Amino acid sequence: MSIRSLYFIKRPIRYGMVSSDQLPKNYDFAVVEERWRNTWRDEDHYFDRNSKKPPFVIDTPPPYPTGNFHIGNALNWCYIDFFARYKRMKGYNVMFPQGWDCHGLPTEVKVEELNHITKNDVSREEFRKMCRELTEKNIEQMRLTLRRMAFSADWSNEYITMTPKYYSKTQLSFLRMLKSGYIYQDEHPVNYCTRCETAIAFAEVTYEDRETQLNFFDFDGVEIATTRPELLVACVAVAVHPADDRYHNLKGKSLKVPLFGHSVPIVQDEAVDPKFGSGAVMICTFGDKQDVHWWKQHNLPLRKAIDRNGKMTGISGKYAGLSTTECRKAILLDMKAAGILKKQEKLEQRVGTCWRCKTPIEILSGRQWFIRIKQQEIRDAAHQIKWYPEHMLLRMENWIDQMEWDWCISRQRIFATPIPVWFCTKCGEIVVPDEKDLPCDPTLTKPKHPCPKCGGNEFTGEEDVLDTWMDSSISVLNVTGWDGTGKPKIFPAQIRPQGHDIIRTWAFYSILRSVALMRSKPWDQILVNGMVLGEDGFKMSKSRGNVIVPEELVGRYGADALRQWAATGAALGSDIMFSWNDVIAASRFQTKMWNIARFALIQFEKEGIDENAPVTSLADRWLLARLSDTVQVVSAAMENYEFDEALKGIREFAWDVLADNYIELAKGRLYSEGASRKSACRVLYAAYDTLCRMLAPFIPYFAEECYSYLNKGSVHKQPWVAFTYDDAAARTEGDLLVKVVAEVRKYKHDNGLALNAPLGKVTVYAPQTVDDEGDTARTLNADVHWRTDKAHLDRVISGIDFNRAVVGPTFRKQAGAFMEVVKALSPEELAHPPKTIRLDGTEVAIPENAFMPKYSYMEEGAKVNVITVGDVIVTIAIK
RNA sequence: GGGCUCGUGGUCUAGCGGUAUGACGUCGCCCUUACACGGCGGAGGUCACCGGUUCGAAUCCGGUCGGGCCCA
Repeated sequence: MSIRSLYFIKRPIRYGMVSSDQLPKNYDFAVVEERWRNTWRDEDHYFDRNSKKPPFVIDTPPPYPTGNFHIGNALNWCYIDFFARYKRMKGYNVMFPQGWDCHGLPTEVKVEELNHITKNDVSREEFRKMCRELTEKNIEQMRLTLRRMAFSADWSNEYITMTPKYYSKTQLSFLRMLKSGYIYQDEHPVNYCTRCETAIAFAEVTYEDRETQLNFFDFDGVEIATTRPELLVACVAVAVHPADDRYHNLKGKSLKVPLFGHSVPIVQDEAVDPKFGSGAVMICTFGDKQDVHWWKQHNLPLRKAIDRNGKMTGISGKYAGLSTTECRKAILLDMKAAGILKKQEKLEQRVGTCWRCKTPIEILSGRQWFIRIKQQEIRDAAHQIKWYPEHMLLRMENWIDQMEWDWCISRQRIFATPIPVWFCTKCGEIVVPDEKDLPCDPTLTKPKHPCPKCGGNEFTGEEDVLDTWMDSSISVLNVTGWDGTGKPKIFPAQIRPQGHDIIRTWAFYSILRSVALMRSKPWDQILVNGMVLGEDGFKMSKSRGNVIVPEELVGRYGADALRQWAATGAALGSDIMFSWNDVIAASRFQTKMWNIARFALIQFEKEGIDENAPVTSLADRWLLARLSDTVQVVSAAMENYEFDEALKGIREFAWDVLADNYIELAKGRLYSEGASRKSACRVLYAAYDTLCRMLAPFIPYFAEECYSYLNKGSVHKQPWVAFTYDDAAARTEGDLLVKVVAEVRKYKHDNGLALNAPLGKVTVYAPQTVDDEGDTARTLNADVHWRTDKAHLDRVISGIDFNRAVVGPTFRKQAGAFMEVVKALSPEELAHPPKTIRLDGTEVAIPENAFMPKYSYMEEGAKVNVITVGDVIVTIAIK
């Protein structure tokens, strides 16, 4: 711990003025952030259900409790916290709930790994308990990170999807949708991961490029090309294009499947590509989605060749029990032996894989639960929501438009919300519990009433569980307080913030469920953020070694620096490349701000602040005008969630306008005494107060630290700035003031003078009266006079610049003589040079651009230098 | 193959009809009582390429090439 930190540590936790000699020279984020973290109270962020303020309810994404809050989460949460804090300051009753989406496969896998078991080694109940315990531990760890980042979450509205309180709502929503016909059970092909042993939804399938082999073989006289010979046993037809002349003679016939011998019909279908392979394709149940399509279209039988463990079933005869890859090898060998394998080619193909484990998915038919997807009503609701940025709506539309299958919501797993139904053993009727008896695990309990259809008393509980998205897609219903008794007062929520990667899942499912259960859009607005890429521009991954962990960043530069990085990194919706540069820039801005604060506090302390002091000086009026502009720009940006614009505006004002220009101008007056000091002090105070409040949503620790010295309580309880100051003259005249100072500084620089070097008399001829109260004089260390009359300058030629590139080649040896003759010309002749000149007795032409006269200026008999700023002339006396 | 997005000084980025914003880096000068984690100034860009619309295009339109994302 450095010595400079001592002040921050010892400083009593209260708001109030301190004496300037106590202000530490350097800002120690570690100490400050920890102190405020320990001071702030959770209650300050609670949503008040009885409040009269307008509600602003955020449907926060519930992260998966892996134990690690990654940088992508951090970006997402920064955005949420920026507007949550902003809206609070704007007078809204903000709910920023924190949820945890617990159920799912990754936790099951982790539990198996940690305990060296498989899920079948212990009872379902025991396994669930282990999952819950691991999840609780992980949540605890992630809560710490959230707090460290100063996210102003409403912990009184925390929800955990694995708790009975939450998943009974999931079950209630299931029962309601079952009743209204949205949910049905059916035997239907679904995407199935044989490694995870569960059905998955299309949203959970990711596609990968792989190289595979296309095998051409003789299929009862017809050549067929297939990438999956192991599905031969599941072949139910051979399809050809109706216009394909090669196969006209086969119309209406059937073929015998090689190696297996069953007969399959020839069908004709427009979807067959005659150019691919041999133009004839075998339809199997099921090789891909197209097979399912054809199978339905042509009303073909079902032959299940692969079971839920990825093994060949009994119908495959001697291949039964082999895995699909073993079976493929065996069949290819047998084809060769039978002499029917013609050739093999390499083929690039995209295979659907399980998004969790990357295992190629199989399409297996089975009894599953589905939710009907009614495209039009989802599309309508999506259009009623305001999308930030707008083009993200297109992604949703594209996804909706290409949906073909209903949403498969049943999973053959354990750690998930149970499907609350029983089946009557006698008649097969689906029996559901009373809503008041939820939550319910049908594998542990029995229905309270006999079967309503047959009066039977024997039941089997459903062992399948629900897709995790069934939990999270009602997050908005949960946070708005839905309990099945009607539409909650605060539904729909105001906003859903999320990443663009889960538009097709979380956003899509949430809209679907909200429409199905509430007949309404779930939120007024959706704010979509981009993904965080590594510094090399690639997706962060352990194998690339480009992963940035929020904790590391916070440890080195502080939470506020990370938050600034999130704000300025990218425009809304764009992917953002991580960059240490931006973090360092953020950290430097804090250093600068801290020094501005120190300077200001030292001034405030001297005589106190008179908030009613008249503001007369031009520089002071200029500062207020620029401050007013900044407030307007920043406020507008905040309303549109353009955090990069907002923070940029604040930084520009603080660094450029306030520190580099205003303070430099006003310093002199602040060091002296009197009315004009009071004026400067007052505007400095206005800027300080306003900056603190505008920075509060972005860098809450820093803003609180600075604001606390003003003894006005917590900055986070202040209203958002409403400062306006209209003074057009101050803006233009002040800009002129700043420009003049800049030009004179440049003059000093160009003439090798130090910036604080004294200058003599400087006269500024401006079109309008400018009363700077001596600010420019002190800043420039010169005797500055502002005048509105015309400058009376005498121009004197003080020398000649020859263009040797012209003079040399033209006159050769006479060049020197030429220059001497020119120098001897009178000032009048130089100002208007003749066409010819007498050189060594001959009249010679003066070439174009041979020379330029150098001028010097005289003002009231004294030599001066002249610089111009637009139509303003500045003269500087030469000593 | 389709959709969406993007291609701007060394790097990243703003602008989205009037020859270009800022950050980091780089070079030079300056330790001026808030700040050298600073100040001031400079160098560095045919705004991917080709064509069109226009008095005028980085900006609009068409095409080409190349990234990224989503989907077949």
